[in-house]
Amino acid sequence: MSNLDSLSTVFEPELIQEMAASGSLQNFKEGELIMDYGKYIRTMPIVLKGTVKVYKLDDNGNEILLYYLSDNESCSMAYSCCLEARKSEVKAIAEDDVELLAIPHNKLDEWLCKFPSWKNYVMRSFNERFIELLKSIESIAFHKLDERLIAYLKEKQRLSGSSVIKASHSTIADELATSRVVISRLLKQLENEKKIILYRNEIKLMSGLG
Amino acid sequence: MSNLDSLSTVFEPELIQEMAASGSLQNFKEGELIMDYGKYIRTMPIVLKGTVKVYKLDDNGNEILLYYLSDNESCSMAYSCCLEARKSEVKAIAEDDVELLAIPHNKLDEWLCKFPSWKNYVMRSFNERFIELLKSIESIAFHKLDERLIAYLKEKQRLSGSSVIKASHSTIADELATSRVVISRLLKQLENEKKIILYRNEIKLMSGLG
DNA sequence: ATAGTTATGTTACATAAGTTACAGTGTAAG
DNA sequence: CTTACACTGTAACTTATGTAACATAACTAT
Repeated sequence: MSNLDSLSTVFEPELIQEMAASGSLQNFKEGELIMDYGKYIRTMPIVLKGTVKVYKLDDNGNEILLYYLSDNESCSMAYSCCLEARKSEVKAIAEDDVELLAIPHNKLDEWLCKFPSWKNYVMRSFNERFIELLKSIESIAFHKLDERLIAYLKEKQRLSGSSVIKASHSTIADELATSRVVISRLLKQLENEKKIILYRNEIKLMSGLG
Repeated sequence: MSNLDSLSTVFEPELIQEMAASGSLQNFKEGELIMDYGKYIRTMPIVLKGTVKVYKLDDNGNEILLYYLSDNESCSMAYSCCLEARKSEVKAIAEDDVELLAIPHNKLDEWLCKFPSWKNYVMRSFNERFIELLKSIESIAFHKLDERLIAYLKEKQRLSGSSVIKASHSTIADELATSRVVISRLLKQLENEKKIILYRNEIKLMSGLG
């Protein structure tokens, strides 16, 4: 299964064989819902292509973006959830066209002892997610919205490889858990500082952004 | 080793035997530093007695309280850190007198395949820490300081079992990543609402807190 | 082209939170 | 006792962010 080629840098050939045999390839189009709050998780996804946005919802219906998953990354929360047949605390949406490999839960356990590379991968994933969550906390707790907005734009740039961000102000507002007016205000300010140029549904990042 | 009795509800006897053999019991007095930023982690701690506070530091020297660890709980970040000989991203301080069992890193791996109860414990720990971090994010992102302060006081009450919280305003301010004046203001407001009574270094929680 | 919808710009105002400054009060040490 | 220090109370002010209301521009479908 040629789509699994990119995994060969991470896992030994026998494991990739097993993955091809028991995992299932899934495709999602841009904007499609991959995982929703409260759903039971029965497989652990590994992102092969594209980018996945992971959100958290609170009791009052507010949503906030936690982190992105891209090539060869995986959501460890899915892992521990599906080992215990727990419901999802998060929502996942395809940022662009996404291909992922879904590993059935019974294999997760089995491979843990059988393949050291799998165990290492899982542990590294846990650690990466922890670090991402810590970064989220740091960002929300210690940085003001203008700094968070700049970080957000740069992250989008990094993931897409393009310095033109395609997003509306209200989408950005949702992902940063604030209101559209506030984002428009801050973006206009950044434009006045020549750090970005605003178009409809597009934001061009200039070198001055930092 | 009688101190390990409380673990018998979680682990099978043979594992507890191994724990007693290879783990080391450590004691910390109230306020003592258990783990600091940037230190290498070589053992995974399981809290047997007392409560541990876990903090995160950001680039600008700001600290924020992430969560508490109490009986039989463990910091999964330590786990994934020490599997990869990574430096600590967090700091841990003894909230009161603490006894913990430190498991050397080489055993972590070994037990994972050997003892199902250990694997389940580790996975459950990962999940609990994720949920705690998500709660932190929710709290910081969506709740105003007065609500967070109330939640903080109630958590202290739950952990200590007493409705009299021993803490100065500036300690609380540090743990919620704000300033002393702000906390004093909010506490005074809660006192006016008859929800608490303020003393020097002590706060008495009334039933009206909710 | 027209109407409806979505995106953006902008003003005015409300509120939460951060900041500075200072006074008073309890506690500990000498 | 008195000196020093940590803790608390409060006032005045600034700033960041949230909210409501409205205008205009751009895009979509008929």
